[in-house]
Amino acid sequence: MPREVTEQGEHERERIVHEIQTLNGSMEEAVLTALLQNLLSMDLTIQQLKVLMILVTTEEGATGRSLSASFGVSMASMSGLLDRLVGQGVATRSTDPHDHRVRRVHATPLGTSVVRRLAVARPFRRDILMGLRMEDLRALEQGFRAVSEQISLMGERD
Amino acid sequence: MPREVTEQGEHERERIVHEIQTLNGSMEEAVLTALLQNLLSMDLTIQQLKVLMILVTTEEGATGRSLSASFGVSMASMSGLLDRLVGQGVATRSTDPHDHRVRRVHATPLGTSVVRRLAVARPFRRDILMGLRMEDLRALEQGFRAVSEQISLMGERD
DNA sequence: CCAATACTTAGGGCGATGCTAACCTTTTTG
DNA sequence: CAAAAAGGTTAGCATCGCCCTAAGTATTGG
Repeated sequence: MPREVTEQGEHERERIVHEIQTLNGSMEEAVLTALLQNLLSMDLTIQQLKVLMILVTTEEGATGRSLSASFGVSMASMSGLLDRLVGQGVATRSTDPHDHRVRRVHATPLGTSVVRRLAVARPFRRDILMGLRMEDLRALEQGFRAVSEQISLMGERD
Repeated sequence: MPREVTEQGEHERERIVHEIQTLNGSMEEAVLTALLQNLLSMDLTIQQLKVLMILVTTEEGATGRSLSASFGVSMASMSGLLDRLVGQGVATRSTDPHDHRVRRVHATPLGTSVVRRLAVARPFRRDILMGLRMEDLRALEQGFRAVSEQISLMGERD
């Protein structure tokens, strides 16, 4: 690859990346408003939300031991917190088939939906997308597909 | 515009919109993980976060009266809550120049950044964008620009 | 000047979170 | 197989944030 072309390409890339991030930032207010609406309608404490988010992303079910360890609190505290999550209908406890001392804690469908509402990138709502010109829509699809692939390539680290 | 072309276009549109939303959804786990990281590093209660989000989006500074009204709590409660926000360095109080009874409450730069970190649509991070092929990057830019315009057209309702 | 307004402070109730200690059940180990 | 270890729950207690009412202070406006 000729050097000149590469350098020129990198300049162009920098410009576009910057542009996309600026655009992304300008959508922020809409995103913030939606996030606020979701938070306002929720009745969970921050700690409960944190634990619930872990439950949602833990397919096999988290254990009380692992949760208390990763949050740096006693088993007793975590037990009480889980009681409250179960009481609100966003989590369930079941006995681990391989070790009857262990309880596996899962998010319920309700719990999953509560958390997902917070996480979805909201600018790309159906009604907004439906209003786009076809060529813009196709371009967006191509871009999304590429970002999606890139994320799986990169192992999703932060 | 010929009817046949329109109908065909609408089918295509439906397909692409659905595809984009699916892709968007599949990025959800990465989004959730990032959101969780941000929440974990924060030390605000849900109520404090809600109020802080309002402060961040209120350019002129909110008043205690308006905040207590919109949250349905007494002035006294809001006063205490604001004390805690100020104590954490995420908000400031100043006297309204036009009415010395009124305090204008603003988010500090720290408070703004705390909230913004929660709201930014996280899949479009610089490192991910920098790894895309130029044609995908250009397509994404076009799509973003279109969505951004569409959002301002539509008044950002949810 | 006096009522209304904006806010703060004081005192008290309630719920969530945290702890330790004691206990039960199940698994592992010597 | 008995004893130790491990996972979890319960009880009792402390702390903190949030919420209230009541009683202030300061400022505004009729």
